[in-house]
Amino acid sequence: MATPRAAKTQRRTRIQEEKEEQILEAALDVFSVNGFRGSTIDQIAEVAGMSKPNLLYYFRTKEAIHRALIDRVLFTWLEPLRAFDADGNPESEIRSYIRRKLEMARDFPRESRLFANEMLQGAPHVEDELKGPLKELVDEKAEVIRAWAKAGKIAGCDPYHLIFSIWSTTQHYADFDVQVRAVLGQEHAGAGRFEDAARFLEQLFIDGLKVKPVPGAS
Amino acid sequence: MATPRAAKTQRRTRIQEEKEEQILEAALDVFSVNGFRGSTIDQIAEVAGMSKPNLLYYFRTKEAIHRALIDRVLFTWLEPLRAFDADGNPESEIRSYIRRKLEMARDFPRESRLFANEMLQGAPHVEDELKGPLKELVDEKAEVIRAWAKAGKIAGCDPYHLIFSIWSTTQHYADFDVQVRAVLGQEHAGAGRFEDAARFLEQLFIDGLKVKPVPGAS
DNA sequence: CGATAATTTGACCGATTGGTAAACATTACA
DNA sequence: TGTAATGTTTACCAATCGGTCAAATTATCG
Repeated sequence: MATPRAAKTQRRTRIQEEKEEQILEAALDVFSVNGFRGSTIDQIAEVAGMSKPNLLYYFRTKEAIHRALIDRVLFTWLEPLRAFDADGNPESEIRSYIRRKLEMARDFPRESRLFANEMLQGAPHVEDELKGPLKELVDEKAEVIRAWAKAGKIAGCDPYHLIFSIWSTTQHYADFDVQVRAVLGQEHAGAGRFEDAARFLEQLFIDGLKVKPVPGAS
Repeated sequence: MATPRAAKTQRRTRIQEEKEEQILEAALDVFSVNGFRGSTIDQIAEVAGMSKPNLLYYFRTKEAIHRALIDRVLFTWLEPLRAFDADGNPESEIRSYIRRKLEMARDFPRESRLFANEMLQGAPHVEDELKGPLKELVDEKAEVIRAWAKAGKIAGCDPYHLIFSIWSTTQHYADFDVQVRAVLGQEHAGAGRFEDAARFLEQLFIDGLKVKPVPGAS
């Protein structure tokens, strides 16, 4: 995909690495805001600081840039969920999962928006990844959560919807950043809003998943 | 904006109402998936079943269609939050707010995606509405929630982040529908997923906001 | 009916789109 | 250093973009 057309040697040049990096960085800027259809090669080329034909020397088509970008970002994006540990303490695992996801929303908002755009459009470029690797990973972690519930370590709940709700609440601070800023106003829209969000979400999920005292129990 | 150019009479024709309705319906289809930049007048015209010049007879520009659509949808979209009642019982108010928002995600997913697209792009067309009417409404309801907390009716928490988390968790089922379906798989991706989501979210928010027994209290 | 206003259409415009061809410039390496 | 491979640019292409125009068609109403 990312191989220059004229390449006759298999090794990647220093220039190739640098330029491809520049392009993907610029593409992330553009795609994450405008989505695939709304983005143009010219935009990306301008942000990357090179001419359009030069960019097209490294990635043959607009789709190729997008695919390379998605591939690169997808792995990193799922890291926090992969780190979710079955042997750990449920409360601290959930707590740190929320924290990690929130940190990613803060530090990698473009990546979050890239996926959000893709989802809104019906995931035309990543449907296979969703039904394959993603589903498998979620299935695995859902089983962990279900086991915790069965063991009485957390309240019984649907593990899939629990995961969805952690995804949505944390990613919201990246994807809907403008709205959050607008509603919070000048005063609370600073960097501190992520700390406030973390505090609230941890409280919500930890207390919301505490095992409830059964009335009939001694 | 939505006035035909040739109009010399002020009254709206039956045909005008019908066609403008068709156009906005089609525009909702197209804009909600592709965003503003990614959508074309030709697409909208085709979905609306009319020629492009004919469409442009009713709405002069692409922006005019988009603005009319946003205006129309915005009011309806905030209805559930407006219905949030200070005099009601906190638990049932929160419960029914979640339910209403979830119903909207189920029944009006395109409207949800329209806004999501707009937010991802930095709200270039609705920033004023966010900082004005929306912020005021949220401020008002946040005060209600704060009063409930102060009165000991619910646990103390940041009301703004509570509202954000209800928005994000419910809208997730509209905006990330493909992902939800892919992860849940064939078995659980049916209509029942909204019931499951409702059950989970009510449990999460109700239990998560219960006043915690203070250890030192008798 | 007739006439006037409202609606619809096909042909068209300049700008932008994704992408190409080939000449030119630079780099790496024997 | 020479030369083959790699990298860059200018000029260009057909298709599509948002939008206009004038002519043709249809609806409205006295």
